[in-house]
Amino acid sequence: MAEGGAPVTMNDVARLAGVSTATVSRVVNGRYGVSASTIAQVRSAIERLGYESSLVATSLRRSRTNVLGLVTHSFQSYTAEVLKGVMEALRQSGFDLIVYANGDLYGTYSEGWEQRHLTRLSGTLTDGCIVLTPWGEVRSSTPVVVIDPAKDSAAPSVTADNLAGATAVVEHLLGLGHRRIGFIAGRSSLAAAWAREEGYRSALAEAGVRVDPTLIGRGDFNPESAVPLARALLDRADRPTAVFAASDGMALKTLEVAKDLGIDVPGDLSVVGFDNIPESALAEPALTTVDQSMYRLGYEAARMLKSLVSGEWEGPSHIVLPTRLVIRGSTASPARP
Amino acid sequence: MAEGGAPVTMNDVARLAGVSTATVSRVVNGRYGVSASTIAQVRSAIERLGYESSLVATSLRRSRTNVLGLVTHSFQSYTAEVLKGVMEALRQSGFDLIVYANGDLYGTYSEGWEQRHLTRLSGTLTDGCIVLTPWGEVRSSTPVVVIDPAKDSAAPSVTADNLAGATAVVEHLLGLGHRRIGFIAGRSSLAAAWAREEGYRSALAEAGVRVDPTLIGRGDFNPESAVPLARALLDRADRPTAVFAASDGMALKTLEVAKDLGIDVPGDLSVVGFDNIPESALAEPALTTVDQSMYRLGYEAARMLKSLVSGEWEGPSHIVLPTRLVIRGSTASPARP
DNA sequence: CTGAAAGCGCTTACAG
DNA sequence: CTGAAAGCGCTTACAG
Repeated sequence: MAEGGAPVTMNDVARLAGVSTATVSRVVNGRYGVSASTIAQVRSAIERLGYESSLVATSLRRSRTNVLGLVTHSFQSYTAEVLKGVMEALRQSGFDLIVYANGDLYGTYSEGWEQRHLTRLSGTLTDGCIVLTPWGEVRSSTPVVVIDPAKDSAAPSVTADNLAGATAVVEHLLGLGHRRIGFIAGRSSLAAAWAREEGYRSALAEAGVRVDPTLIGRGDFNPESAVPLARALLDRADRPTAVFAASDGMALKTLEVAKDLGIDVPGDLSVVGFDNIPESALAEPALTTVDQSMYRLGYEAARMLKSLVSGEWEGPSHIVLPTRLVIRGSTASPARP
Repeated sequence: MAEGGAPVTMNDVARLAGVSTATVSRVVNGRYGVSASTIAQVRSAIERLGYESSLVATSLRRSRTNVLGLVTHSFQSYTAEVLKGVMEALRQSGFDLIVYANGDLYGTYSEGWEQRHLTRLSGTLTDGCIVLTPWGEVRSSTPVVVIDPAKDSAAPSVTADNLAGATAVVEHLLGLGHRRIGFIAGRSSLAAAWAREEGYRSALAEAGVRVDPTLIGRGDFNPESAVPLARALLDRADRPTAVFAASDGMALKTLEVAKDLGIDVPGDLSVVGFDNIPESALAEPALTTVDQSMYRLGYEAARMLKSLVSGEWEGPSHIVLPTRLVIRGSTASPARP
């Protein structure tokens, strides 16, 4: 690394080329009305100094930056999947991507992070933003697309068909013969958590199975939150024969709790998750879950944001993507008593 | 989303609070020398307007932003692992993270992307940057740490012990009885590619096995680049009994080619990769590979960058992290002819 | 075809 | 304790 001292500014280039910064700016941005010889001089000065325009200064002055933002509070496996989809959609679109993450990995991040980051970026840096699983409603002076929005959020959003996914899970368990099915819910401020619980309740009701409130634990999607809930569910004499956790992270913890208690999965207990994170396929036994293609969520959100920024979006402002039940080794018929 | 019109500026706050922007700035940044009543007025105006300072404007004016950057050209699985490690190291450090990625997913990205992005960010936005697998040497006016540097790069870097990892692979294969071992190399501009090939060569030499140049294919780490190379290697009558590919992506493609050709792995052919990406454990058969903990690479790079930015780094400027051979189902003793 | 000047939203000496 | 002014690195009317 050449410890380059101060960065090279447009002023340095102007001085070396013997022109004004206005002219350098014109050359850098390919504007018309600069003589060929001046262009050559400026180009050579730029080359010699290794000049590159400052993203910050440019974006402060210009309205359009051709940079899209994505705001997240952490990098989990699903974040990576989302990012892959976003990048694919942005490929050769002329947009670069900036991901902004705050210094807190999980758990203790302050409420409202999404709004703070969004505002700080969208002032001038980005032309629009994707926000991943915010706590609440978001507002912005530039277009926003939310992936996995808060309950009752009006912002344009992309989300999986959580209701259908959860319904499929419960129907799968019912089909195997389960009747006492526990549920570990996610953070209720998220629309996804609400829809998954609704799917659980309605599928049971549909089958004429009474919803037993004592079989529902209130988690928050954080894997750790599931530990005491799973323990409470599995410790009781009349424990459920199956547990449906509203996320894979919580389901995997449930698997651990079952192991601790000496309960065999799937022999004595079926466990199902939601998300289909890579770890789920590797679990022992492999986890039955619902795939919601985070990749596609990212892809569609970026596609929508691009159009929104260009002012040419025609579609609906809430996109719902299909989910798919993935049956693996953690579910089986309940043991006959 | 409240379509907020123009973003709220410090000027708006100043006007509403009936003070100058200088005073607002002092309140926002918690500087001393503002009367309690003024603070209260400004705070209430901020609250009322939902003001958040512009990252861009602040960073243009200030020397320090408490934002660290990471420059990458794509999001692959390993990128996500690196990011997790980086975030863990930055946790509660007071630094936020900005990841900058250009709009090209793989393959066709223009050479020199890393330098362009680095310069654009480090002018003022970030206090320092991590650069992921650059094509060449990088220079910057602020501290830089390179993960997986280019060959002969002098910049501070964090890298896996590729030499030891590759050596372990070849020793494993030799131990199984293999003597004709093919190699699919990575992009030679990267130090990692060079070291992996060196490990391959020296381990063979060490065991008194002649290095057959026709058994070496020149890939570039891009999975697709391995397809014709693997085919050439496996199509010949005197094909190798084992192939060591310098990345998991290329090894997985080799597995596919073998399948196409009706060659049984590991019965007729052993295949080994390098990286240990999640997909490798899921392959059929599961891939023997070298784990280089991208998580730790990210963690250590961020730790180093933090200290470098604070001017308190004492350690070596090139960190080499241990690798670990992971033996799975894709390797076995060669069939006796 | 080119430059001087204003201004994007902030922060920071400098006065008062 | 507070404000007017300069300036961070750019871009864009406005003159010439």
